[in-house]
Amino acid sequence: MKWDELEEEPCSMARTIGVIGDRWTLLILRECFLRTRRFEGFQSALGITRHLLAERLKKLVRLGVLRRIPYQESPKRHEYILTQKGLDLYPIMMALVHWGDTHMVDERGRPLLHEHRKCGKMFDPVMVCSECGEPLSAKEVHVHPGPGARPAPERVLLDKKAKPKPRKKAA
Amino acid sequence: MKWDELEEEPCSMARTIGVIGDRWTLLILRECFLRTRRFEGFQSALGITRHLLAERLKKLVRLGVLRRIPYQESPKRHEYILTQKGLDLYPIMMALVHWGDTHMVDERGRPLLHEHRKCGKMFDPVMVCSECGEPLSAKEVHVHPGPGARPAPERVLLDKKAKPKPRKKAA
DNA sequence: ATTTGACAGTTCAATTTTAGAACTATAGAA
DNA sequence: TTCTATAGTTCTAAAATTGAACTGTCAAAT
Repeated sequence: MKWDELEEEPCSMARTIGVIGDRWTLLILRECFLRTRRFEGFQSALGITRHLLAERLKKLVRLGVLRRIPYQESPKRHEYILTQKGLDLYPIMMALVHWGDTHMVDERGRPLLHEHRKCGKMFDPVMVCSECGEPLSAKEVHVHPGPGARPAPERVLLDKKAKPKPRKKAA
Repeated sequence: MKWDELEEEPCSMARTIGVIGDRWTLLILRECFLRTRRFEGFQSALGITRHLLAERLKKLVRLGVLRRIPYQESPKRHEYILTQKGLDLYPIMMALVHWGDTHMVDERGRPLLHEHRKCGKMFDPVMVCSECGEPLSAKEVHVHPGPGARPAPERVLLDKKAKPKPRKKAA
C-alpha cells in the first residue's frame, strides 16, 4: 500500500490519517497550537531532524493546514501559522491529550491543565452529539454508507480484495 | 529522538502519539471500531503486511488497548477486541473522521454517515467543555502546567535544550 | 574589514522501518 | 491425501528517518 494513496480512499478517517498520521506531524501541530511559529522553534522543541521538519512543514503548507508568511525582509524569513483548516484540528488534539490524561499519566499527574476562558474553569473535553447534545460512545453510534461511499457498505477503506492467492507449495 | 521515549514524555499528547501515532495503528483501530476482530480480517481490509500487522497487534495488546482472546481450540485461534482503554479512543476516531468529512471530501460527499441511536438522528461530533457544555475552540483555551509538568511551563514536550552547537567552519 | 551568530533551510551517508513475497504450522473438509 | 482457512514468522529489497555537516543571507560585534 502506498502511503500517499490514503488521501484518496473513500474513508474520511483514512484521508485524515493521510494528512496527519505519521510520527512527526501531530507533534509539529501540537507545537503550532502552543504558539510555535518558526523553523528553529519547532526544531529545538521537538528534536526532529531539520530535514524531516522542512519536509513536513512543506507538506502541511501544501495541504492547506499551515500558511507560510513572511515576518521579515532582508534575510527573508517566514513563519508558519495555522489556517482555519489547521485550527479545526483542535478537537483531534484535545481528544489525544484527554486520552493520554486518562490512560497514560504517571504518579505525578497531568502535565497540563486546560482552562476554558468562557467559564473560567479547568475542564476536560467531552464529545457530544450535534443533534441532542448527549455524550457519545462507540456503542450508541450506527454507521451508514453516505453519498461518497464506494465499495460494500461495510468495507469502506482500502479494499484489497484478496487476490486469488496462488499458494505455491515447494515442489 | 527515539520513538519509544515518547511514551515517557511529560506531555499527554506525546504519550498518546507514542501509542497510536504511527502509520498503521490508527487504521487498525478503525477496523476494530468497525467490528473487525481477526488477523485475516485486518489484513485483507487494510492491505497491511502480515509482518507489521502482527507487530502492531502485539504492541496494542501489550499496551492494554486490545485484548487477545481465544475463540476456538484445536487450531488455537484468537481474536482481538477493544478493551475499555481502547474503546475510550472513540472520541479521537470521531474527531479524525469529522475533520476528514469537513476538509477532505470530494464531490461525491461523505463516505459514511453516523446515526446516534439515542436520538435517532444523523449527527456530527462536537467537542464541548465538561464544565459549561459550550463548544470548544483553540483560542478560548488557556493552558496551565499541571502537577505532572516537568520543565518550564511552556516547554512541556521534548526539550532538547539546543546544546551550544559548535558550528564548525571548514578551515 | 572580518568574524561570529541567528535563522532557515539543503545535502548525504548510515541506520531503521516497511513492503512484498514466500514459508510454517494446525486441523477440518474434499 | 491433498486442499483450504487461519495466524503467524522469516527473509530480502525498497523506502523513510536519523545524524551531522554544509550553504546562504544579513546584522552586530571585534
